Amino acid sequence: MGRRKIEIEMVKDTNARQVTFSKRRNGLFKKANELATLCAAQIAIIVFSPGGKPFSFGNPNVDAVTSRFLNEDCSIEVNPERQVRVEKLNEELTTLLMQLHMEKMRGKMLDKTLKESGASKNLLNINEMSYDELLKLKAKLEELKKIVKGHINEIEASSSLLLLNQAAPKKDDK
Amino acid sequence: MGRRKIEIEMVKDTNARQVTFSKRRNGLFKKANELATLCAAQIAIIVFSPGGKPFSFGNPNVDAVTSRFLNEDCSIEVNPERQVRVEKLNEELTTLLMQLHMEKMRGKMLDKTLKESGASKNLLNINEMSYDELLKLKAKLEELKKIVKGHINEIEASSSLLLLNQAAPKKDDK
DNA sequence: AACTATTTATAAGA
DNA sequence: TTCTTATAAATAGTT
Repeated sequence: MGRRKIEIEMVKDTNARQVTFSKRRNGLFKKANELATLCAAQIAIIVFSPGGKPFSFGNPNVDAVTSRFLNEDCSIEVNPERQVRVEKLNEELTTLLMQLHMEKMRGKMLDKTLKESGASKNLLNINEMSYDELLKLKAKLEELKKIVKGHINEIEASSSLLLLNQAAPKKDDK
Repeated sequence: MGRRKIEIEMVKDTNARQVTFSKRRNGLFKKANELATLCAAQIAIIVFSPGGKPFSFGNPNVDAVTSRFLNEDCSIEVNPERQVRVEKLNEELTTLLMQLHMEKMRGKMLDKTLKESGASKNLLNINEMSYDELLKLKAKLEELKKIVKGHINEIEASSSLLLLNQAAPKKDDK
């Protein structure tokens, strides 16, 4: 993103970190504003700087968005359905982990194949075969990604935020 | 930003607006994740799509940040144990998504490499190797399965209990 | 705070 | 929807 590409890992130098924070916070808020304007979307952002200082952005404002989020959350029925959701999520996670591992193994195998193929000269259109397999795997990963993403939103929106509701009972005087 | 410069004003076409929203929401969340990682900053984002559907991003998670923000006004404390559990679950999900993304990228690169090498020459008897690798893979999967099961059970137990715990005292309907 | 060389995000198009 | 591609925008390192 600039003169050089950087790894996305914590900037160690305190001063540089503060500079990066300021620049990127501005960029983030600008993007948020564009999103809100372009899409008529409500949005709230809360950030704590490395120094612990809070910054926020909100359209129309932070409270309106968070309240709406909380209220929707509270209106969801609380019953065993939730438990089922979590169990399903965990099933997905299991599958996902398996798939991930398989994908990694396949990657290793492909690496090996590629290396050794340089030395030998033989038959078999393993290329197409592998390619085909890769396409299928890729499709599966896409699918899983969607499922998991959906679950994350669900969990965040409905489950976790119950904590917040407990933390701020004042807003829940219905 | 892209093929053309656009004015930052509401996109009128409903369909285009939805597409723009999805793309930019992803971009925004990515930027937020980078900010959090680079600067060791806590951040929470809540967005409502033009269709009114809620999406959120949080590092370490939405409610931790929002609570912290709210607590600056009203010093109410959240049960730390519960918070930690939810954070851990969320961490798992985030990590998995990241890994997925990385593996997907890797898959793409392998696709390309395979295509290129296929154009230049034929390959190796992959069959024996594949069989051998498959056996190893199977063993590894068995191993992984055990690990994951233990892990999942842990998450499931804590999150389910968490949800049930919260469900109970909330039972006095509004 | 400004300045750029680069990288990244993304609007259109397929 | 997802992928590509041409271009606009963001930003890392510098001044």
